[in-house]
Amino acid sequence: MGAAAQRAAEESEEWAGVTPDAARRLVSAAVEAFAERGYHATTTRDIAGRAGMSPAALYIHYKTKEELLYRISGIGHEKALRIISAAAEAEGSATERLRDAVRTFARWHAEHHTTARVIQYELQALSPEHYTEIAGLRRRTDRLLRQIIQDGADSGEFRADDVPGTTLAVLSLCVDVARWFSVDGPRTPDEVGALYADLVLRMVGAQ
Amino acid sequence: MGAAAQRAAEESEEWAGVTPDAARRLVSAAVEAFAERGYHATTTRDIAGRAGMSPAALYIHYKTKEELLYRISGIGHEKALRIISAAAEAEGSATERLRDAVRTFARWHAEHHTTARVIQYELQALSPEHYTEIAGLRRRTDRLLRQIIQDGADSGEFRADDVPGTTLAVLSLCVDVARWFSVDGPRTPDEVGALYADLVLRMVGAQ
DNA sequence: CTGGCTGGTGAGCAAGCGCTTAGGGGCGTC
DNA sequence: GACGCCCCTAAGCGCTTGCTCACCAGCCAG
Repeated sequence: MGAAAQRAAEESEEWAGVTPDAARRLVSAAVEAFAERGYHATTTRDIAGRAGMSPAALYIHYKTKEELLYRISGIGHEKALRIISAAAEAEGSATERLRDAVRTFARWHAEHHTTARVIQYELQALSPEHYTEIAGLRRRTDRLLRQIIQDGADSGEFRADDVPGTTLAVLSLCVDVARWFSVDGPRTPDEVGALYADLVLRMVGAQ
Repeated sequence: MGAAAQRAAEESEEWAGVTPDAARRLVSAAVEAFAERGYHATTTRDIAGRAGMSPAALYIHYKTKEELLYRISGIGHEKALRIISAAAEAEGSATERLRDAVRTFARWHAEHHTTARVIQYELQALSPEHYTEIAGLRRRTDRLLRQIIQDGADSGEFRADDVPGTTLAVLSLCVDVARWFSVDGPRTPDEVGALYADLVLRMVGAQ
């Protein structure tokens, strides 16, 4: 299976963990709608319509519209955490791990920019309890990336005077890909990942 | 007048161009509300309430809620354009101009993070005609920054293989400050500006 | 054939939305 | 003191919203 075909399969399986089929179709429809118009501008009628059901059917699978957002946000953040985690725990120098982390993280934000847009820009629409839970996942992501940069600073691979600040900037750069990325744009997700990995390595004074 | 006092004055004068007083109070209230909750989650009753008026009073000064957003977006984007413009047209090397551009642009996004949040993240709530107009201002900002980076690449000051890509990343980095910046955070707007200017200069391979 | 379980529908409710309208108080002008 | 003008309010209209409820088709087990 080629890289493109493999990613196409991942795309269609993005919500594979959500069952039954109707619940998955609703999640998929909601992500599209939320990404396009925003959470508050999306109606439950719109989501149900995109999933090919009546408005009432949504409430068989989810108690509220916010629960749908929470499920999307949870799955999305766990995926993002797993991406950074894989890079952070791999063998190799801090430079190699940082390159891998930024390349895969930025690429994911480009490839899954609809999902990413929802999880990054609709956090405030979550209930306070759900927000707190999601914030925990975000903190873990942040810590993993900071550790890579700290390792590089300690080993002398990087020139990073302000490790927390640099971490913030790197994370911010990757996250914001979700805002501007367009499939009609000149760059593929792979190219975005490669470009951003290069820019970040220069930013930390590696190479 | 010290730098802090001067910026405090600028803050209170951010909407000085909006008259009469009631219209200015409405703009100011709307920015707060839009930044806090988002455009669609904000009600005209909330805006009017924050401005100390009845809901109906809003419609004496603005035809619709969208027109309020449009006024905010227009004024904000013009200010952002003027900041980049001042840096781009100053005397000095590409390195000096880029440092100044990033420092002032990032600092503005931190200092005026409420306004910045509205103009950067509520674009899709504008009417198509208004969006087109604002998009023009955004393109001019982008062009000015790209020209600085291009100048540095041409003169050999920068090592920028992909000028449009690097421009995108720099702009993205500064814009995203509006998303994460908090007055309760550890960094002042000045510090954010200084940090980001350093990081960007490394990113383009200057110094 | 029957009965319950799963996953769906059509209709509609209460609340809240953007926005309008009729009317009024305070002001300077003559 | 009457007038017009500007700025405002109380009330409410028409509509859409998130969500509910009574009901039902298909399907598999006994």
